[in-house]
Amino acid sequence: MAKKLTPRAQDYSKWYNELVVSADLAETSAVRGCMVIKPYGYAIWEKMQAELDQMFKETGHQNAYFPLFVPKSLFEAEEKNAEGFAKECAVVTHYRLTNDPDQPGKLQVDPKARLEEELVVRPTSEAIIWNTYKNWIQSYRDLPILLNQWANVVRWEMRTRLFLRTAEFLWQEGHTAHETRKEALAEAKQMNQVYADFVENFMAIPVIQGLKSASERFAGAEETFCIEALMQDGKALQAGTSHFLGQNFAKAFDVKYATKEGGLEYVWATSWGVSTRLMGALIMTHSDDQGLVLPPNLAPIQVVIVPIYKGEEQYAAVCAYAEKIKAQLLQLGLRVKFDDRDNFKPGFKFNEYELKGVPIRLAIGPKDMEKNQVELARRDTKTKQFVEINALEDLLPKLLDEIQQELYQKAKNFREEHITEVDSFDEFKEVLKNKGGFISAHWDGSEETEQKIKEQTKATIRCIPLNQREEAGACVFSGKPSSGRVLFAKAY
RNA sequence: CGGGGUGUAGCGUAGCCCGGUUAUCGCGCCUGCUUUGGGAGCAGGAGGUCGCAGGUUCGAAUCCUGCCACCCCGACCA
Repeated sequence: MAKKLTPRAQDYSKWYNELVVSADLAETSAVRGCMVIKPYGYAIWEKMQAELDQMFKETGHQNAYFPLFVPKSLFEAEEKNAEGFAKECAVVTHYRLTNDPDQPGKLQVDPKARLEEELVVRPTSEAIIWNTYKNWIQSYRDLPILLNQWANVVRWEMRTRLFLRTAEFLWQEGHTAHETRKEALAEAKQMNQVYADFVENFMAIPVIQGLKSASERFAGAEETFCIEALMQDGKALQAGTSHFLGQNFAKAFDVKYATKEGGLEYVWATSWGVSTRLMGALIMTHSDDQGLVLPPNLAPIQVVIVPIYKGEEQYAAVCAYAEKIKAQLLQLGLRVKFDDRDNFKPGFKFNEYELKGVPIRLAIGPKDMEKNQVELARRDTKTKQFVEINALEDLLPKLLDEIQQELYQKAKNFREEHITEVDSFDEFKEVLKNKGGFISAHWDGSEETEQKIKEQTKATIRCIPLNQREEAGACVFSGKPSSGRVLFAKAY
């Protein structure tokens, strides 16, 4: 049930967790590091899925599904990928339980039921998919393969956090195979652009598109494109990645195709994914101390109608009136809820829907009925106004659109205010400590420098922006020459 | 895995240092009445292996030992 939030800026983590729980999105599960996504939270995820899925289809992709289990021998085939994920793999070693002879009523893992080969629970599906693609690809006529899978994956992280880093999470992973390097690279860039469009237009979260530095790159990729978002507490969040895998997986799984000219070539690959982590981004970007703030595109309920009345007679009259308005708004394609529960007072409901981030609230009482009006309240600005019933049909769609735009603009303004150019390491540390956000600074391109900065400040290179300006400068740490600025930040 | 902290009703907690009636309070839940334009009021009621196991003691939520779980900070990561 809704409870008052007591957020404090310095206690952001608590604010976030309370927000998630009290807005009824998700809760910690009895299973270590896992989460239960509640219906209201899942409805948001479904909206995201639907939109993304459509965008994937529009760019020529199809959905498919591959197994949850990856035989260890397949998993280890691409060395770098295996090495990168080895430390966080859940592994199935047995296939049966049996009664425990020492403890009646208890079960034990049957020692006789050990698998000959262990099965890795997928932390990502490149291995199992490329092992399958091997059988699907013989000729250039079989290419490209443009597939996406909606799935759950498991990464046994040491520390977990609702939505941002759970042991099991939901995501989509695209896996494509192409004839040429150029084509695959274009695909990786394209999908990063799709992600950027989705997150900005649909979730109202501004992102910076960029390239990962070598050390932050996906294990097994030649190049990792990413979208980076900035949260309200000044920390960055990687919101999605798209990888150009080169021929690494094709070579590991021996996937070659006959070219038109009669040659035999390794296939070029990409993979790309976004996860339920995006919901964490949503919460941390828009929400305030009163609770969740949802962009209208994602809100499971866009408009909630709260009746106000005294006694049964008024209740019946207001309900009839409200139902009519609800029907009208449903006709417009809006997601509307009329909350006719009689066991909660209006004030309680107001707070509840604010906590849940419903963009628009309409309150209707006897006084409004007399005047043919409703009281309209905006969740994002907390402003109220009276609106003629007849004007609702025109107003609401426009207003929802306006809220969507304004949420984006507000987040973008915040983001712009929190990109700071610095030219000395002292300044770097000062900004990081007192202001947070992205720091735009020159970097000499070496992993060593990157590592030292990380050790001393906990800030990492979030990305090398795709729109990086050419600008001669000196590395903020080593003083060595640099040709452009990269973005540093503390990250989730 | 290192450092710190916490486990008491569905949730949040007091009590623990200094052992002693029937384990505190709030929220929520149930029943009834009154309420309903910003988180309702009153009355009555239900709900507990005090994380688990052992030990000390006439007596343990309280002291001791071991274990488990969770949270925070590191290392790791989307």
